Amino acid sequence: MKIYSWNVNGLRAIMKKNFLEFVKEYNPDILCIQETKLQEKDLNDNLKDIEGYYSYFSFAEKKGYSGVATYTKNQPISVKHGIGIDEFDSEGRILITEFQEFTLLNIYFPNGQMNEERLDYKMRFYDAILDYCNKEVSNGKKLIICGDYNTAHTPMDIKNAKANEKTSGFLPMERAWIDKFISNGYTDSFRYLNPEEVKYSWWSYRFKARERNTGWRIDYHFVSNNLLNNIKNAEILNEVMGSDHCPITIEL
DNA sequence: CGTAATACG
Repeated sequence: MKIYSWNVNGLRAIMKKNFLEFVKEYNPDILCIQETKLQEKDLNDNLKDIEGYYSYFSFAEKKGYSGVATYTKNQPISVKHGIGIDEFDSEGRILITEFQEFTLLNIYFPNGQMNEERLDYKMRFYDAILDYCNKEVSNGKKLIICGDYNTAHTPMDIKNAKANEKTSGFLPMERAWIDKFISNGYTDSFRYLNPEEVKYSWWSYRFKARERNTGWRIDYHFVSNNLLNNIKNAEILNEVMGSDHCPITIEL
């Protein structure tokens, strides 16, 4: 079972590029998409009905903004569009699909670069997700929490660590939350399987960042530790183009 | 620089 996660930076844009070819070639069992940048009124059969998949969407109230989608071959037992807290659910960042073997949280965590308020929102969003996950785990659930976390964890996960110490996405406070997440019993699957590998999942569109590989690893499949023994593989697909992020995978 | 709307990442 392979679960993919990809911030596509506009689902309509990537549909005009290589999205359907990507799905066909890589054949994910589940595909979690972030930054769909669409609202319910923008949905059409082309976006909803990829052959062989059920699809689910969360939408932001703001047009052309945020939004996540989950495409899955197997029908989920349940689907939730948030964590039950309006300020965190209204931006269409969360989609929770429950399956027999695990519950999958597809999340587009907030970007904190705009201003202090958004950074504060991001940090509170982080804590709300941790609370939600801890409750689920205490109820016996096994979790996969994937998506765009908008934070590189350690200096290994970013090309220019020193230059970005005061940039949201690599702030001590943001990195400390990932430490806290880990100490609460969750594991970064890619780093668990590849402790030494330097690989990134996002590059700015500016300054030829991708060709120079001035990247950040900000997309993750975390799992609750009660799933750790089930992880077979985790990869970052740097070769896939089409967005400022590349897809990442976990195999169970 | 890129997406989708004229803001946001």
